[in-house]
Amino acid sequence: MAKIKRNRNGTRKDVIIAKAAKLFREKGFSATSMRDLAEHVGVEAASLYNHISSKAEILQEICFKTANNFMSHIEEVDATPNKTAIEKIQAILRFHIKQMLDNYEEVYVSDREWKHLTDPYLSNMQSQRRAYRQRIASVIEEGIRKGEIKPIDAPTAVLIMLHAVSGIESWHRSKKKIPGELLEDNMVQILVDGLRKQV
Amino acid sequence: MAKIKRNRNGTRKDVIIAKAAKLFREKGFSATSMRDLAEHVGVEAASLYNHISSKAEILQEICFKTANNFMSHIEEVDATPNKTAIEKIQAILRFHIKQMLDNYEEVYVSDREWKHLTDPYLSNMQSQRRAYRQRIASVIEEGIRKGEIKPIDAPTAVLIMLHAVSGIESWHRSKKKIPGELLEDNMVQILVDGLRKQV
DNA sequence: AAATAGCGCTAACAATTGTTAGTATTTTAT
DNA sequence: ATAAAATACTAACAATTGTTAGCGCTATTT
Repeated sequence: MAKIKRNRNGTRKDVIIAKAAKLFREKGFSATSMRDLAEHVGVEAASLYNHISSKAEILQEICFKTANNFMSHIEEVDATPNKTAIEKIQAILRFHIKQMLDNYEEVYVSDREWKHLTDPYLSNMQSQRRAYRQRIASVIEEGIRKGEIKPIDAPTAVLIMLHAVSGIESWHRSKKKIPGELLEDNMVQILVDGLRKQV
Repeated sequence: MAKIKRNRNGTRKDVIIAKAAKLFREKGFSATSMRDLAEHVGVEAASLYNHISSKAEILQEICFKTANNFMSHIEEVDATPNKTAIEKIQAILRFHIKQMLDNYEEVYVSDREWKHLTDPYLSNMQSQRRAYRQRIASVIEEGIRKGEIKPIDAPTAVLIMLHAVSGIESWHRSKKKIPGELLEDNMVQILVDGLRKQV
């Protein structure tokens, strides 16, 4: 069998991970076998192990790459001066939506399949997710204090935001897609107008 | 080993399905083995087959019971006269939240694991889910026509609503839970105020 | 009391799982 | 051209998978 074709700027490991992300999204981590993955990569199962050390490692790479991605972004947003809480929330929301549109497979997988990580990665991911939600909640609470946002329960608002965005998977599968920008505007409008205090 | 203890008004099959729902939620359908399930039921794996015919059947029962539950409710809501679109949306939302709180395991599982159904159940479930979303979208479009709801993309709104509600899983796991009613009010407020036209 | 049905057990099955060892082949570096 | 490094292959492994067969105990019905 021929070698794994790698694109420019990408290792063969990257190819494997990308294919794995697609399969993990479609069938779930547990229901995806290494022989399954190998077939889609165009190689025998054993050959995969020249590039990765285990099935678990693939999930780890997907999850932590994505998590770090989101974490760096929120740190950046939070550090930007002269931004209202509403603006910060909008920036976070738009980033989530954009990530979901651009890196669909990996974002989706890391959101739904991280439970199949094993310790110590599992605990690590759990606290990373907790910390991330906490940061958003803090922005919302800041907005409430400043009178920009209605006095609602901040964790509930975070929960709604994050899960609403993850719903883009349905949109992705939908036949009659609306354009990406329109989707983004609609989501931000619906969610943020629910947050904004009505004066 | 002793027999499976069944509660009043419940068959032994019901006990198995309830335990399975819990495990399917925690570990996913594929990652849950029949021996795993048997252990939690307090019986050997083979004994399960005196009550169910296959692992697949368990998932089918969970998914279709839940789906029918939601479908009957929306039909009921839709048939109620003298209800504004906003009121209908609120009723649907509150029902979802209540179901999520009362039948957590089964609702969660049927939402996240239905992909592991096999045909013909898979196709059946797919069209049932599509039909359900379509009904909600129709209510929203009705609301838009009547001027109750902002002119947003109805499928997007449905997507946000349904996924926001499914986020209650996070709440379920949360240490510092706010009371169920408060959660419900917060969610409905945030989501519906985002929908309601500002006059 | 006898017959029947319900339900548990052990043992086993074929298939599939992730992974390793050892070897051959192809690419890269010298 | 030769040596070295990558990377593919085949074959096999032990463990786990869902499920069935067959047997025996126990509760229910006759």
